[in-house]
Amino acid sequence: MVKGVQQRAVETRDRLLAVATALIAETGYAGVRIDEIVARAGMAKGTFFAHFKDKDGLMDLLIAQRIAEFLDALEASPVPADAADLADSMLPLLTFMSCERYVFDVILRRSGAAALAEIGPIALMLGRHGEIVGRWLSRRNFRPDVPVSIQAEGVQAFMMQALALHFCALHSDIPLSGRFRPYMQAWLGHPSE
Amino acid sequence: MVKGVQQRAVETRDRLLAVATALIAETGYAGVRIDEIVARAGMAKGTFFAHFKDKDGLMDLLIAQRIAEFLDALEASPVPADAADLADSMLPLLTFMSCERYVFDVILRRSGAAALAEIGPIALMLGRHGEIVGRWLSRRNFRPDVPVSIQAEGVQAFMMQALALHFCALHSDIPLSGRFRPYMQAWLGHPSE
DNA sequence: TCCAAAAACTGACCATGGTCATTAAATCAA
DNA sequence: TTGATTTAATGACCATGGTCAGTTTTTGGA
Repeated sequence: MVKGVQQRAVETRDRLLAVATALIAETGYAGVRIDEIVARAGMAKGTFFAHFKDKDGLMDLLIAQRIAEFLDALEASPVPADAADLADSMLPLLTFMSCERYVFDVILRRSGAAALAEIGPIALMLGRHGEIVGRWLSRRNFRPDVPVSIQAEGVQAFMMQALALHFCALHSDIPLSGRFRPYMQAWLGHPSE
Repeated sequence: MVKGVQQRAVETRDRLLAVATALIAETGYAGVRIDEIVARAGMAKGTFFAHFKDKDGLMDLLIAQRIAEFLDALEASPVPADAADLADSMLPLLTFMSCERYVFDVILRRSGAAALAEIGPIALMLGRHGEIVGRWLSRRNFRPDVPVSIQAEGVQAFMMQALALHFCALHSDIPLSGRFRPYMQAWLGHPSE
């Protein structure tokens, strides 16, 4: 049976993704080498770059897939009752983002682009995250004196800071929650108490 | 005349730094190639790596030098009167950090280490920045309901977010100040107005 | 002055991400 | 069926960061 030309390309791409996923399980995101991917897939190196712009282009996709799962869970969960609750709901995603320094790097490096057409999967995911948090804050507004959009981006600012501290910190025994919750609470918590 | 052995090493290192500085002026931080540095310095490649751990190790130093200049200016300036004033005082440093994506990457990548002995120059600079801001906030406490240390780290969180937005943003025409001031004001501003 | 140890330097070599001219396969119109 | 055209795949090759066993220079003591 002769495969359609498009079908052939789809299968090649899927195989590269599958092999890469398996390799990530073995060696982590950073440890994956393109030479190893194409060797296991039985392809030439050039084929990889015909399907993905570069190594990060692949990681982009695979990381965005994982993030999407966390966002699905977030969207399905109830509106948080207070700032601490909101902070806790971010922890699964935050924990994934902290699983490897390389993952954090890719998220930062690839999280946006100049033209709309170039928006990467990760940027879309983070945009969706902002929308979910914004929707929550609209329904349960902790700080009426601050615009909801700024509150929502503030949540992301502290997530980013928690990650930066996690990877750059002198005390790596501090849990992520300890680097995130207090700021979130001070930010959205009870400003006039 | 015979040079002292240490003197010889110091001269080699200084020459590498000087050549690198000149190259940065020509091609930017990211465009500097190690092969070019050692070629212009008339040295072997191995010599470079005898003096610096890796390429980022060099950039670490040169970027930290620039940051130190901004912190000197910050330390010499008066305690800001309000949150907007505080935000504005951060702009020169923020602008330098945003001069090149690579600079931001190096700052993130190298801004800390597991062991005290490995603390890089940039980590020290950012630590000093936190101290300066903390000192300001101790003298002019905008939000008594939030611990000063958390206020100070909050300032850094929003600087980091402004940088991330700057490099990842869809609208690159937004000035850095517009990505920083509103958050700073909402954060430290007038929470109970 | 001479020599062994320490410090500095060398450059061939490696690892890995990425390119591109070429070849093979699939498609479609005549 | 066939030949031109488009799409997919190839792999030799390149760029650049980084390594390390070996060489040269400096030092300090006998």
